[in-house]
Amino acid sequence: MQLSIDLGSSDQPIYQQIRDEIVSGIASGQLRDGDPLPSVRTLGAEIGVNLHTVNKAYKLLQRDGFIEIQRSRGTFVRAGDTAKNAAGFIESSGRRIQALVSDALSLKIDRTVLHHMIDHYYDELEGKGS
Amino acid sequence: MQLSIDLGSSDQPIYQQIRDEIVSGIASGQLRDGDPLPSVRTLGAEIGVNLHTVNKAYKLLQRDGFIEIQRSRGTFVRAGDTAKNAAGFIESSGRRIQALVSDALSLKIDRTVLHHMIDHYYDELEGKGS
DNA sequence: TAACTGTTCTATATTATATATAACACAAAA
DNA sequence: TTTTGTGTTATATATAATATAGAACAGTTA
Repeated sequence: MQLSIDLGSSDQPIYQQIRDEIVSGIASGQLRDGDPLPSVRTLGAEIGVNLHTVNKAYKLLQRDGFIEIQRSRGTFVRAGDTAKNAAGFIESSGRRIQALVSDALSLKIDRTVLHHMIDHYYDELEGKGS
Repeated sequence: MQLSIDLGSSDQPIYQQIRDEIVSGIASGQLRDGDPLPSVRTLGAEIGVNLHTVNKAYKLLQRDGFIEIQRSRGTFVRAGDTAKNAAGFIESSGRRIQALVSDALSLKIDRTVLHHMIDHYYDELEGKGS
């Protein structure tokens, strides 16, 4: 699978953008369990970024359980059965979120407010699980 | 109105946290149109932060139209008729967002994916307006 | 006048980000 | 074995972002 990563349009650090795009790829089903990721050097060369920057992104993804890094062999997606259903989630949730954003924007509510509300419920639910 | 700002729990810069908390305050109705904000020195002293850091947050809020800065007089909330309805939005949207997060989390979908989807629709809708 | 606004300026310190180069340890293929 | 390709580690450097500090300025208000 071809990994396309756009840089520069965001004000976030490069390693974060890489990480987020790969997470999105997994969630959308473009990246599936077992798929190999490009090596840190290859991906770095492709997008014009240093190998350490890619490595930093990979470390974050490993920490969060999205990928598995095998020394000397490569890195592979670890999505379990998540990816299959995740694509459906994005498909089915698009309208929901669009409606939510429309309501918020009509009231001039900043996007960060929605981010915070989402984070709040994430923290709440993840807190119960630990 | 008493402004309570928590720092340290986030990995975001202080001036962003201040900015976001005030936006949330406006959206939730705790801060209403015309309400005076603490001076940069007062708020800085309250939360243990330099005056320039607070000033930076205020400048962002001014740029986005959330507050009005009057030289030598003070800064005041400019929420229009937004704040009234915004409180209702948060009240009514809580369950919606909670359900959305539950679905996402059950699929191990990262919160950044939701952030991105929200940003996507924000950009889409704001793009039409310009 | 005196006290309080935001503003501007200079200066410094720390951290985050990103790159550069080299070398290492290990696995797989030639 | 040799070569190539992994991730990894180490050191070094450069730049930008973040935050603080102190002083002074211009204007408003009591």
